Amino acid sequence: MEVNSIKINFATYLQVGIFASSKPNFTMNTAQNTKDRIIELGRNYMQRIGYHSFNYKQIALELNIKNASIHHYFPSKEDLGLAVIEKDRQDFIYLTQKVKKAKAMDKLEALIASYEYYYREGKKLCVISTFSSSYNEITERMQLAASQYAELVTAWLAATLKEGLESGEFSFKGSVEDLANIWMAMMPGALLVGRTGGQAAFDRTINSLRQTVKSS
Amino acid sequence: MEVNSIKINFATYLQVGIFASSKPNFTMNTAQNTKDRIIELGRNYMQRIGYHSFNYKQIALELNIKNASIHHYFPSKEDLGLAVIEKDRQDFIYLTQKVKKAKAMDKLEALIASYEYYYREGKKLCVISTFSSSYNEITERMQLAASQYAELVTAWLAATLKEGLESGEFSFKGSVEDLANIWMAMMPGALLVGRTGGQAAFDRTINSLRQTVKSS
DNA sequence: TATAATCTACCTGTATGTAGGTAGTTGCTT
DNA sequence: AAGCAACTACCTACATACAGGTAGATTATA
Repeated sequence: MEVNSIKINFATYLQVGIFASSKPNFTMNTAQNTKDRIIELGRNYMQRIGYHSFNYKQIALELNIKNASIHHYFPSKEDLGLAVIEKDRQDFIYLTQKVKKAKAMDKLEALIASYEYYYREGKKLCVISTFSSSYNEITERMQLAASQYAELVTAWLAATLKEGLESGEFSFKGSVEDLANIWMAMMPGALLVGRTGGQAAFDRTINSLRQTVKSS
Repeated sequence: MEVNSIKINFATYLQVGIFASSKPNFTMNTAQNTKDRIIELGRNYMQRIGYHSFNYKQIALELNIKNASIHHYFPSKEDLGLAVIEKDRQDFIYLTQKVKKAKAMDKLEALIASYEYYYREGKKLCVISTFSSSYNEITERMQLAASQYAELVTAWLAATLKEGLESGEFSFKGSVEDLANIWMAMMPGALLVGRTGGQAAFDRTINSLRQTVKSS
């Protein structure tokens, strides 16, 4: 009993350590149980090394559980892939709620901050581009989930751009939809460019992106 | 003797078929021997499904040779990866030579044409973004080769943008280097966006990219 | 005691890579 | 020009490693 309670406390301590070094994408880390922790670590690995290069063993080692235990929560890898996409989508929705009353530029900056975080924390890709990169070799359900999530972000971007345009905060030529597309392409593109070109290339690209809403 | 000559003719016939269905990236297909054909098919697969998902067996089947024969030409997968990057770099150089005397916009259109070809032929990524996607799980030599190749393209873009700006063909704000960075991010970004968003999303992104050199 | 969480111990498939061999060609030497 | 060496382009067969996944037992918890 005592041994067990010590074990549990130590595990809890470890979890805190894990959380501290693997911050969430958009929001505070809410992983408390093993299942959430698996999703969190899975997302991390997928963004770093891709859906296919990631494997259960890596997570099992970090959580001090066995491979088979992960299958208990996620019978197939696809299940975990879908859970990661869904978690990221929820976190994105949470972010948009949090900045609902902020200025349009601050909304965009909140999204940019996520991407800057991705880059700094191990040159990660965002979840959408992670699955886009592997698009031709993932199941249809994952393709669909990724596409729907991408559409959600695109719609939010368009709405935010429209808002800033109508309030006079932004000024740009071309349609709101076109600029939303540019952001959708350039944000993951900046992460890719940052991988080969380093921090400076990443920063320049993000700064150029910011300029697109300022009388361009 | 006769049997052999028939065999050879049949093999030659097959090769023609293979070439017809796997066009090159920037230039005419020059693959004549097995080694070049392996590079060509390898590049194709890598752009479609990524460096790690691609495997020797797929090529072996298509070329009607055995797995081990590919190791004869490329002892390790890294060797083939490096050969693919180098081949693509050479093809890019060939493309730039071909359009050396063209107008700046035509130069950019030549590059765009490659990307439209990638998208239409199986939603491929470009070689640089293929290796960027797997950047954290490829060898240092491949990282370096990809980075150097990316730098080459960036420099060519900057030179071309400068050329068009000075001739009055283009008009844009911001520095030539910044716009080169935008192109470097948006072209692969368009391919990623096209995977989740389909042809329309890809086309819109590419069209937006074209607008960046026209009084933006 | 029922259920959840986790374990041990497997199986299957497959990818990279190696060892060693063969048939045919090219090139060198006398 | 004959004969041998060396090379090219493959082959068969195997070694190694590891990933995804399953079955059934065990332990902890409500």
